[in-house]
Amino acid sequence: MDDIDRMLIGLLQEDATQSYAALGAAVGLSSGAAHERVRKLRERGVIRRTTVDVDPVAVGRGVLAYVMVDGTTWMGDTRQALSAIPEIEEAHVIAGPASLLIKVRAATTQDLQAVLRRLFDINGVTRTQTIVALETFFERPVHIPTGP
Amino acid sequence: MDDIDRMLIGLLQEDATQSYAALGAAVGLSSGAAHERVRKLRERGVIRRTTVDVDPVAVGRGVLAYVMVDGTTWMGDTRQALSAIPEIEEAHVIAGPASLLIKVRAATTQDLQAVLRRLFDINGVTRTQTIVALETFFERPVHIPTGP
DNA sequence: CGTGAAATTAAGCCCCT
DNA sequence: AGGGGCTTAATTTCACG
Repeated sequence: MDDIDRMLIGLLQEDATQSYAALGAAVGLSSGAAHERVRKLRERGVIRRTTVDVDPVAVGRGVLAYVMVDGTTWMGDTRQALSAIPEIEEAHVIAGPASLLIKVRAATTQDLQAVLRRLFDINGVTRTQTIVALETFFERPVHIPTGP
Repeated sequence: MDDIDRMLIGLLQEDATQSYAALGAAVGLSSGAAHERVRKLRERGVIRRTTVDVDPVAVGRGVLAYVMVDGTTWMGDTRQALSAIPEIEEAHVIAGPASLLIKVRAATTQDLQAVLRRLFDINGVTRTQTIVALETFFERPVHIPTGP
């Protein structure tokens, strides 16, 4: 994992449709060498997958909220219970004023309310605090640090 | 934007490297028709870009935190000031117990501390509350609702 | 559907150890 | 000597009009 690998990752984050020839030219390598490096980055799991970035509003998920969830003991299947709610995009165990933090994208505020109700159906959940996003300044990929 | 479009988006989210022939086969269309639909989805901005999903730990961003930022009046350049901090992955204006919510990925807790210091250098910032993620259950793309 | 570009694999070279 | 990484080149697949 050297600087060239990091550059390749950065370039792919910006546009994963470009050819290996273009990638190679950008980092001073041949098409074949660039291809091989990217293949290894995928193999090692540094690059998890190639995907598309979708506009949430265009697919009917215009309401963004973060919900802090308080609870007692989590059952082993808490993760699955959260995962089963499609509006939940992220779920983290946190240190701080609650037990879990989840990111929710809902169609409407009514849909958000439905998600909150489903949360209370999960065993152990006692309270939720919801933070609604009014405006998103930016959402961007993980920044790749440059240097040794 | 019909169910086939939504299916195509879902398939591309899972794996954007597959061929249009494979995409077409999965939704019951010819390669050319699938290609044309995806082209239009890109054109309309439903698909914003094709990118790679990177393991944060592998690129030296193993510490995840959310920071709620309190402040007085935001200067017009608050967005730029936040954007200039590479560790910040998201920034939202929120309704709730603070003014802004930002998502931070740092190399170490010391790096996180450095980010917090930089936040206080932004004009108007009066207080921060940091929530550190101990474990991430999942982080996944926007779910595409099926049906009309 | 054909044409041309790009992915992918293979073969050989160089450098560094 | 050996191995990793590069270039070049050949083959096949796919994008795209």
